[in-house]
Amino acid sequence: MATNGGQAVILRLAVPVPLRRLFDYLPPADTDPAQLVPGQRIWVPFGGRKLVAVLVDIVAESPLSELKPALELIDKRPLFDDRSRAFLRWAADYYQAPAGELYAAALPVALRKGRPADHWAEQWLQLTTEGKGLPHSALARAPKQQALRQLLLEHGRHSRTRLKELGHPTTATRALVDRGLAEWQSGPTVPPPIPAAEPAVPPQLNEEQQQVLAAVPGEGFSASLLEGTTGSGKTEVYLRLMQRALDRGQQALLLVPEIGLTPQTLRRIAARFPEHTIAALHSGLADGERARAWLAAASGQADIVIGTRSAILTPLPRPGVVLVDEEHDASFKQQDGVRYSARDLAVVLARNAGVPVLLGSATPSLESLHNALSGRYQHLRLRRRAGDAKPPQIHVVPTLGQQLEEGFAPQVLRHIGDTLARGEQALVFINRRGFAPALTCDDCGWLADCPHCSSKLTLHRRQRQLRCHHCDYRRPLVDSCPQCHSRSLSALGGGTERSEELLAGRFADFPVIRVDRDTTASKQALDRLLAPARAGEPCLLLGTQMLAKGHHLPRVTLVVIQDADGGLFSADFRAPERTGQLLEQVAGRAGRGELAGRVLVQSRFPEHPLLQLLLEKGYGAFARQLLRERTAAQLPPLRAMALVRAECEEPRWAEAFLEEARGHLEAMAPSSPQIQYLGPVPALLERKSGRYRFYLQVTAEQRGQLQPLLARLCQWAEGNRNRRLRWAVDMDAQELS
DNA sequence: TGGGCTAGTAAA
DNA sequence: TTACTAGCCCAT
Repeated sequence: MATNGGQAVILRLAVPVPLRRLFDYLPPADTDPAQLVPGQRIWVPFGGRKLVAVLVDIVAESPLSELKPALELIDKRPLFDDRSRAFLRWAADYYQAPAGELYAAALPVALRKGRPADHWAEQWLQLTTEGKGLPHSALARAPKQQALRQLLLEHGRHSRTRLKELGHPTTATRALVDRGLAEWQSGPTVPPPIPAAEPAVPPQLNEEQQQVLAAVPGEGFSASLLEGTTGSGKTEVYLRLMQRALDRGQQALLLVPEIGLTPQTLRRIAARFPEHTIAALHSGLADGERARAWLAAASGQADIVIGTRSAILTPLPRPGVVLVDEEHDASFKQQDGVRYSARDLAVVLARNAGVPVLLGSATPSLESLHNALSGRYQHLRLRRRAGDAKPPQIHVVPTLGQQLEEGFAPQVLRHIGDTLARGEQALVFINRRGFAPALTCDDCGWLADCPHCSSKLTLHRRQRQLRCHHCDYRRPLVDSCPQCHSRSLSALGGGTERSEELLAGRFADFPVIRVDRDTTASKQALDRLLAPARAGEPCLLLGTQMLAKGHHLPRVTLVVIQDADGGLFSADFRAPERTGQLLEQVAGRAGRGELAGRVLVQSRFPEHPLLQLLLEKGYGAFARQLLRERTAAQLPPLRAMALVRAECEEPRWAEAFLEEARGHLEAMAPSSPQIQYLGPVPALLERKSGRYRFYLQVTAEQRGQLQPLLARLCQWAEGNRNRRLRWAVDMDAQELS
């Protein structure tokens, strides 16, 4: 048995399997126990397999008598420091997730597969003692070498990547190395380079921005919500807070929504901090690039870390500030696997590290707004638009009883035409892609529905296909009814493709640019599509919510929302909140430059009180009203909520499982004002990909009351023997669908 | 008799 | 989750 100072050495490991426990192993046969440090990866035999586990603890005793030895230590230095491991353990407990799965989620794919970290080690050039001591005149006849030596003398070692960026010829480096004046050394990983940009000078802050910055304490934990109108300069506040952390030699972490991490954003930040190393973590990276960015962040080599949801799980050795942009965005909540909220974890991380966290949005989530209004978070506001931009005028266009043309009221089309004629740009928002959301037979009433989901197939006319947007089932378009063979089929409702057809015909003199998932297969495609709009040419943009987020298009003066009603009558209690956020974000696209903006909102129910409130008083008043309604209905964020989900091809099994789960929960904590149960009820999309889905809703006055209950429930559920049935606990669930 | 299937169980 | 085993059916 391996010992260290006479004590047995037993490794407690997080193994990537869906089991909520840790596993004990003996150290690998040929490994000196002194080399073992928590946070390292290690190969282990597991069942008949070989897996990459993470060492979380070294203990002297195990409840098991027979332990297998681990196979091989992968890392010399730990990838996860103490704070990161404590954070991941907290998250695993809070979200009822297996520790192994959380570590797997935290690691980039290449490292998850066991690739050694030094595979991405960077070569660093540094002067030798001889090189440092050289008299200045020695390289007089080799100016390139002289310049290189001067750089290394003044700023220390440089990575190969950076030297290339700075334009030092490889001949000069080779010459210095050959003369023994400099040497290459293997060192920390460097992130993939960010596209270069001209260094930018920070703009003047307006008074509001200065007040906001003054209100965020420089050190110690503090949580703030920054509620700032579109175009009010939130990004500048983020940049200043990043600067503060960098000035102290700390790292800045910025979380952005999935579609928010555009090359523009990166370039803007790179332009602002040319002296600092930036690691960008997002899904667009190849495995190797992602590993490099992650290692640069985790080693402390990167000063700035920008990333989407999973970036919150990256260990940072010296965090200084945590920023969450568009904090209301749904992409911060993972919808499968470990169902964590990166926004909520950002606050936990900041608290653990004792640093400030700032959540920013023009349309804050009700969760954050509640925390701000109740004093848990500091509430900061930016009400003025930067520069001279004025808030857009908003008009409702009632559509009931109107003669519509493919879903557009005549005066709306007239306004679009006028806008284009003036040489300005118009943006039409339609939250549905494809040609039409349903296809039906006029003679027998047949509807094309998905064979795997409880949903209708969407007609994509260009591709001559019927597609399910929930499971991606596709079939060729039929020209006659499969039931009665009638050739009279109608497309019901409209989507982006249908509107594009109408608008392209109507405004043939102008480019009509459709932006949705079907036209933007890649990130570059979006940039390419938007190029004419950025250039300022008159054009008509139409698309889904992809158009709503973040793009700065100063020549857009008219925004049309084709149908505002969608989210007002949904069974999901969060639907009005999401609709309000979306409408406000879309409307915010109007009039961002010097030109005044106008927003036309088509609705069948112009009298709807929530819609009225949103359009007349804005999102702030709307959200506060929703919060009052949530209070009255005892719904989140006033109560903590978790869902126990189950899905199965056989609906009765899923329902029975949840009935039993409810029984167990009620035996531990009977229904009371503190703990309440609802269900099992079918999910809003009851059948998806061939499985029937149900959930059981548990709410509590305090989130802490849920944890012990759910932990016991998971213990019971892990004993579930039905392999066809899938179950999950979704803490702070965001979707009832 | 053995190949191929399913259901059940263990994983340190 | 994966990997294995025991038990079963049925074709050879």
